[in-house]
Amino acid sequence: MKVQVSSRYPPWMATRKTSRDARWLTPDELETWRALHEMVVRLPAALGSQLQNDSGLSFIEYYVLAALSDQTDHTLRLSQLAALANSELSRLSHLITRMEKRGFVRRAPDPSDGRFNIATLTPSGLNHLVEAAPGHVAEVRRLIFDALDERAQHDVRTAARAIVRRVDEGDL
Amino acid sequence: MKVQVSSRYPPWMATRKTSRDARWLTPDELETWRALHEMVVRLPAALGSQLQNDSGLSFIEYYVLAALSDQTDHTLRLSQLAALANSELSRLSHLITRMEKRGFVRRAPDPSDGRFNIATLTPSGLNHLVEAAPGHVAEVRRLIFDALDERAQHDVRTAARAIVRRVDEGDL
DNA sequence: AGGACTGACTTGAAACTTCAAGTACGAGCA
DNA sequence: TGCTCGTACTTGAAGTTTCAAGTCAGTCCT
Repeated sequence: MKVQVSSRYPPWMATRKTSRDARWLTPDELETWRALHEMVVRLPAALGSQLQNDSGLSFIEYYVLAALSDQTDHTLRLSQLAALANSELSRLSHLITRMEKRGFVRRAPDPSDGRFNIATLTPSGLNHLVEAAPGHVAEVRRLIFDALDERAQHDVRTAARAIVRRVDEGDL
Repeated sequence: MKVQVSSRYPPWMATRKTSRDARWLTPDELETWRALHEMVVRLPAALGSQLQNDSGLSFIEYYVLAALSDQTDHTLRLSQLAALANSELSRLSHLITRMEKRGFVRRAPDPSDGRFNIATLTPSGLNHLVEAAPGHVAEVRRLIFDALDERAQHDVRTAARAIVRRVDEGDL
């Protein structure tokens, strides 16, 4: 049974609608925002649940392992990892603690500068990543690349970058 | 300081690369996926933090209030709310419990069918939403609509819908 | 009528994230 | 040399989400 959602302004919006800096969205923008919103919520949920079911890894855990495996020495500073995983440092620190307990990474102070801490991928962590990767990649392909032709893929990339640039401008 | 990430196949991928159903991503696809991934993580984080700072609401709480306010009787079944908020029922139930404590919604059994429960927006909840909306909408506009011209907006909408359709196909 | 069954929701515990301090190292400087 | 400062990280508590049962109302079947 379908729930009705309006594309018109709710009554309580009426008075704001014309005010200078609180411009409401046009019906067309609203539609776009709804589509984007749903994608932004459901795509990570779908990818995360494939990973969780098939490999016992969360989305972010997978990308932490992937980022480490990308380095020739399988090592990164926690702060670098946090940036690559789009995560805050505190969250990452807890996460590394848990992954350390599972034997996927090791933590050590950076020998060249004691302020930093580095995480290193263990063989077992690499192995787990290697097992998880094909299934994850297949899901990325199925959900994204099979759904979009080349032009659409290009458009999405450009748009995503434009939005991220705006987000970056926000937190100076 | 920039961390180097490769756009080539990691060594451990080599043997899988040509195998039938575990096709790795092309460098071009990888770039697109990275851009989309970052957007998908950071856009909700940015919107959520604006809402949290300015109105003490999380992203999902805002959209629960918004969905309720969209109904003429300011009422929805929990399962409908869960679907509209792209959330699982259990999460929504906990969330409604907390919002009930804050006085934003009320919970009651559906008089017409005791299996359902309905949530109703309180005046205080509506008021909170009305206060929060302009700031949130302004942020949506800044991050998305100011960043994309009309064609790009249209492309994004189409692509987002195509991806969501795929996600839907996944969980039959 | 009665019994199995389904779908909607609740609940509690465990896992995870966020928030607010706190600690520690090194840089810059008196 | 010792002081102050900033940055990187850790930690614990509080808040939130997920997971696995459990409850309960109506439906279907006999």
